[in-house]
Amino acid sequence: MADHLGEFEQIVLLALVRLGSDGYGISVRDAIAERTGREADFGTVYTTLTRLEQKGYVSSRLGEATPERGGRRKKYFIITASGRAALVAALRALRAMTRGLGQQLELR
Amino acid sequence: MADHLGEFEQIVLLALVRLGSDGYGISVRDAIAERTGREADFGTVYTTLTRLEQKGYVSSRLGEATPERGGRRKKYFIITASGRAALVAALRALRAMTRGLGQQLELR
DNA sequence: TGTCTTATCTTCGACAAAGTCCAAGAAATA
DNA sequence: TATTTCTTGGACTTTGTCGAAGATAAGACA
Repeated sequence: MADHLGEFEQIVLLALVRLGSDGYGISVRDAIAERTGREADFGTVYTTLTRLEQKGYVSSRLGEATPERGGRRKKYFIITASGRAALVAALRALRAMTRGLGQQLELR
Repeated sequence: MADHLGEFEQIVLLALVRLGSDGYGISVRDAIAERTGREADFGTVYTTLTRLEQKGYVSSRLGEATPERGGRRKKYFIITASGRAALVAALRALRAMTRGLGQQLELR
């Protein structure tokens, strides 16, 4: 068990934190596109979400009947406590490696 | 071609930036362990370094005869311009996703 | 000097986990 | 039934992991 989050897994988890109670396939994809410019395929997002759920890092529930025009019911995801812990650990590791390199990398 | 850096690839690249002209298999592994506590297997580090080189994100040169006790010659790696660009892009994406979530995630 | 030993460091191969796509399918409203 | 919205599945590529073997150089010493 590697126990490490992949690069995209981190991004998806961050999107969920940001979306709060409104995280589902499409909104996650859009949040990522909006913030990073990365236009992930829907399949990629769902696959990742499903795998995160299998690892216990997110949990899901089915939404109610659609409010607007029609379409299938949404599947909402939220990050779990252990998902949050794994995310923080990953971000901290990156941060530890980056510390002091700001100038050199011109991150801003 | 995905063109994205994996999670560990980012860490290895950051280690190289940090190590400057003294980056080789062992020093990379140690720098990561020291900063993040993650004790990667040597094989893992070399595999990653080799793949990064194939993608043109790092370049290597063989070191001179050993200065101290003996042993095989070191293979030094440095990050290339495109490696640096890819690294910065990855870090920026993460940063964009993280922005404003500091409190909530308690990153410090 | 020519081996043997020992300390360093790297390569290989095989497999597990994560990332990517595309096409199909389900479910709700009008 | 047509249309819109959202999710699933399967197939395949790329990354991550590990263990063990293989080079290579210096030191010891007969």
